[in-house]
Amino acid sequence: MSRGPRSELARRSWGTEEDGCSILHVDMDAFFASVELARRPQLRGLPVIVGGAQRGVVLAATYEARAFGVHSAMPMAAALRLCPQAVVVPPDHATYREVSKGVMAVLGDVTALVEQVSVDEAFLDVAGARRRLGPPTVIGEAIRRQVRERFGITCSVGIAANKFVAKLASGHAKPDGLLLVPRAATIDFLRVLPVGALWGVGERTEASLARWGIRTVAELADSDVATVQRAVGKVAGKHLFDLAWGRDPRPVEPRRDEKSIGAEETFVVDVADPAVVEAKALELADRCAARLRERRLVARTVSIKVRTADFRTLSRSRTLTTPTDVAREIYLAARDLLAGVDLRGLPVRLIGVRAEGLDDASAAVHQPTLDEAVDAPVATRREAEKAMDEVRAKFGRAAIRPGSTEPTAAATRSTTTFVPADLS
DNA sequence: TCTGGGGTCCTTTTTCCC
DNA sequence: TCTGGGGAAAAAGGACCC
Repeated sequence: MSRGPRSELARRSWGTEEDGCSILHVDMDAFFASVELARRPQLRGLPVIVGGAQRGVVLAATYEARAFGVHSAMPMAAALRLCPQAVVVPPDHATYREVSKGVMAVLGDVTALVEQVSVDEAFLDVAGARRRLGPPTVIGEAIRRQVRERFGITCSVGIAANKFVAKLASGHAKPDGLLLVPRAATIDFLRVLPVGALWGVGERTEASLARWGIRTVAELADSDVATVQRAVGKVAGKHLFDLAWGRDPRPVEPRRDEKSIGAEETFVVDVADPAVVEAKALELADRCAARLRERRLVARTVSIKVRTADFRTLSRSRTLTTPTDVAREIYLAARDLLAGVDLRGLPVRLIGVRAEGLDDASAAVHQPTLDEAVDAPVATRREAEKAMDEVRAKFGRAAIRPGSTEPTAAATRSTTTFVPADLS
């Protein structure tokens, strides 16, 4: 699932000197597609695409599908035009999370210094595991073997002196390979790459740099910092310049605190009825709040995201007087924010709700507000919602949901009474 | 061609307070 | 009372990643 231009020039051996190369980047090959193939071997050898059927994009594609030009993030309709015979499989995120957990456990047996970057990739710092397990390349091959044997999927491993180069190395090792970039070869390895290979350089930044005549990492490295900064901004400019010279001091960080928790959804057809959008906002607020409680966090700020039919995206946010993990509080803020958005008469394509400014729930002190005189006390709401958490834990997510998101009443009700759905 | 859902981080603008 | 500047925090938007 990794993005980014690779260069055939970089896809070769860069030497065998492992000293000073303790960072591993482990990246699953076409992860979602590989998991589907592992449980449905009859699909092996076929072009398989994992993704949503309606208004979806490609989440993962097997290498057979990629041969037709299909790649991730491509609209499904475009992918099927390129490869009409592709087998389309809907995503099963719960299973991917399970497999991911298993793979991360394998990595955890190597070292405690594992930083999971996403569902399908992680960095390891194996400096301390060397005496016990051998040099990094031996560790990397052991990881690849175990992942293959235990889960029936392949992964690629990049080994280098720092995270950024290790990540590029794994990209060049794909699929099903391992690439070591010795410390001394770092700069030569980087110079042959297009700037788009650098972390943080997407379509826009690439275009900005091109206007200054910078198209390759070598050209970037040979410019002066000030020029790069004029092209892409002060902070990003310095950062890119350092990367071009192979400098990346970021350590492998095993646990990073979450900064926000959100949920968003694209409607199957654009929605003009505000009541339907509000009902969806309630459902999303409910999902956010449940996840906050699960992690014992409270949020200080609520933000919404609205995408209109013309694909314009607007956001609004509000900081609450009291941090919360209660769906109703989040929903009320979201509803207010929603009311303040000028949609220019366009229907809504997507609505999202996000909780930001997270803090430990135990550290938060509840300050009663004026609203509580007329509304149910926040503490009571929290108890009610916690009770729902328990019902869901026993009977599944669908067992209970906020009143106004009942399918049959979606457009008409705006209460937030929580009613049990069918428990049978 | 028609663009998901989960996030992080940065920049610019606005607001608020001293 | 008016004006202004500076700085912090909040809000909005956007680029980017997988």
